[in-house]
Amino acid sequence: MQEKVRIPGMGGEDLLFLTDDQLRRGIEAMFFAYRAFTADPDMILADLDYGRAHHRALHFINRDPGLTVTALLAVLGVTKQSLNRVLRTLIDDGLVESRVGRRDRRERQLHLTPKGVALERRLSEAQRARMRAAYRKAGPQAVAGFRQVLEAMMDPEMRSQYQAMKELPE
Amino acid sequence: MQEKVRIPGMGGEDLLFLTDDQLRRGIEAMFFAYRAFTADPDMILADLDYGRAHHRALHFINRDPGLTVTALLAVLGVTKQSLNRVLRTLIDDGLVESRVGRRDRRERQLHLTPKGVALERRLSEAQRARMRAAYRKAGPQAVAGFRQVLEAMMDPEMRSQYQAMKELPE
DNA sequence: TTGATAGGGCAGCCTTGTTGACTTTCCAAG
DNA sequence: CTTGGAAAGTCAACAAGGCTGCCCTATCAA
Repeated sequence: MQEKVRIPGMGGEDLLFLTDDQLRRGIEAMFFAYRAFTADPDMILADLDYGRAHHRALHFINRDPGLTVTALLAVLGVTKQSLNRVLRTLIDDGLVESRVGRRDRRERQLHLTPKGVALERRLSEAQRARMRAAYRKAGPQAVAGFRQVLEAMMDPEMRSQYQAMKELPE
Repeated sequence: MQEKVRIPGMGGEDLLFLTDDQLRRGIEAMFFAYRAFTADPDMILADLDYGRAHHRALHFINRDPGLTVTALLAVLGVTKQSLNRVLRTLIDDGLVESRVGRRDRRERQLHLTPKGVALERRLSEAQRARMRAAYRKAGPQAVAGFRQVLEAMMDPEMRSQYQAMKELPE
């Protein structure tokens, strides 16, 4: 399909003519794709009386067990009060466990319970299924480009948060 | 976490292995990038006491002037009541004009006023600036892949809506 | 001991989504 | 020319999940 392989960015400034119309299509692609991206977990969540905010909390606690409330706050980019409401229901429902920090007893280290792990898996598997299908359909080269553009779109500070996550030991 | 999923490549000769971890990174890239994507217009909107919903309405009315309320509803994927509240403030504030349809006088054809055009331009220019920078940084090939993956992620019905938009005459 | 930090709780506000019920306007078919 | 149904709009009520502001406790570190 694409015969020419050009290495973007690095050295020779590519002549990249971007019309407003091309950019608009990218913008709309983001809009529609993001809606699709959240649709599957949203359906599962609706049945359980949870929302996207719960999903996000479960996701980040799952991928970095023991992270503190403050750390989670920073990743999610919401206020303490906003997160607290969500976190409270997750703790009350037995999906998340809040342990007093060993190093610093003021901190609360967040972990998923087996029940929490189960829901997180169910949600993320739905999301992964769509992502997997899209990746397969678009092919490996497209996937690389996809990731490159998304990373370039982030703010430097968000990007470093994201990079830190990417590197996390298994 | 480390179970490998074998994905047959398009050509057949390249084997693409997608771990749950790779998919998770894609998911997080979408999350962080979408936040960045909406951040710039959100700041402008906050000053004007508008929200993202107003932006979305302005965007689609701008790119398809004269579309009906029902059509806008379908594109945005929200309820009539939800849209109506937003649309009402835009009309009251003189950003959007609602004209009785010629063909069918029950329909309301939506147009931006000069004031509406001005705000839409301001909002979309902020968004385009970020998109443009990301596109330049990532390069043309990455952009193609970006679009391919996003399109593959959409539901068929959403995709056809999106495709229809792409084709619209200038 | 004292100031700063982590977290929780409470009150209240806003936007933007939802359902449901209802009315008005209008086109088109009988 | 009447009438059924589609399109649009309105009202009421509700919920999720953002926000701010303020206050409290526990804890750590200087």
